[in-house]
Amino acid sequence: MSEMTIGQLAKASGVKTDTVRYYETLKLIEPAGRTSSGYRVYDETAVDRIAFIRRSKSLGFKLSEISSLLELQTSQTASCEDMLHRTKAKITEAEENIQYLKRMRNALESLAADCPGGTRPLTECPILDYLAASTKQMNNK
Amino acid sequence: MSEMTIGQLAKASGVKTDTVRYYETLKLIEPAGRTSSGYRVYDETAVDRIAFIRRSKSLGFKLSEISSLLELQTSQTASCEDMLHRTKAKITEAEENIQYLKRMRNALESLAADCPGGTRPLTECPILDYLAASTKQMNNK
DNA sequence: CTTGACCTTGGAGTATACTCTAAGGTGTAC
DNA sequence: GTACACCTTAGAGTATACTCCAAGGTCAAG
Repeated sequence: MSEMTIGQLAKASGVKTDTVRYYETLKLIEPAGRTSSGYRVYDETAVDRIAFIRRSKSLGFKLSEISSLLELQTSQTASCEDMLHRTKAKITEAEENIQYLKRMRNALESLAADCPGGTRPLTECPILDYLAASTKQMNNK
Repeated sequence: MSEMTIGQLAKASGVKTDTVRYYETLKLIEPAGRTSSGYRVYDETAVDRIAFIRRSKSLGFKLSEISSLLELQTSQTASCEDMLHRTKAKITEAEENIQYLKRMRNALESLAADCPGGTRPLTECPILDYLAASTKQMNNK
């Protein structure tokens, strides 16, 4: 199956036809040609292309970045360094998000630890107390 | 300053007037009343309300969840358990996101570790190799 | 009485990645 | 020759949280 319709490409790639067309609007992929009736025709390299996009996405690259990655791939002048640089930047980004989420989780956990739960009325709930703490008169326990 | 305009509330709360109006469309806050000319009038409890929203947001609650939190606050029947439950669910959510990001970061780091960088041509870049690996004929090094 | 800061509304724009709909043409099997 | 699956386009909708814009009314100072 070296020539395919958009539906066959989509099935082979695990995405929807809509998604393929959407990627086309972003210039991430282009059909090899069209049939006389206007149907898009893809060759097997299109499957690889979608796979590239999916792998990049799973590493946290957004579509606009993937677009740049694809350009890099066909660039004559690009070096390993360019790719490494993008990878490191993405690592930093992930790391920052992890730290951010950890701070959040820790704050939530310390609130949860203070809360007895059960049928206690909310008026005595330390979590809600924290959220509702008045700026002028803190009810510091 | 027990009575304020939207601009004064915004300044006191550290948000924009647009944001206050936006929160109003989501029923997160309502002005205490209106002047004869139609200006929104807020009292000091509005400042606390925005503070509540901001604290909740910093813990990772989205506005729709904060809406529910605010209802909880005024509920007669709600108990500590309800608040604790939401808190624990949010902890789980944060934890899942952390794990997801860690997997991503680890994958990126192992790719980066394999890449020599420098002016090597991209045709020999292991990161790009991984991304572009053909589904049918993997070039497994 | 005019300037400038502030207020009003409704609606559009931003960013991200799709996803769906409508209205209609195409291709193939029976 | 008629179902039925599949294709086309343009455009709207989804989710999230704002943010900005236009056109116009209001308020306080000097």
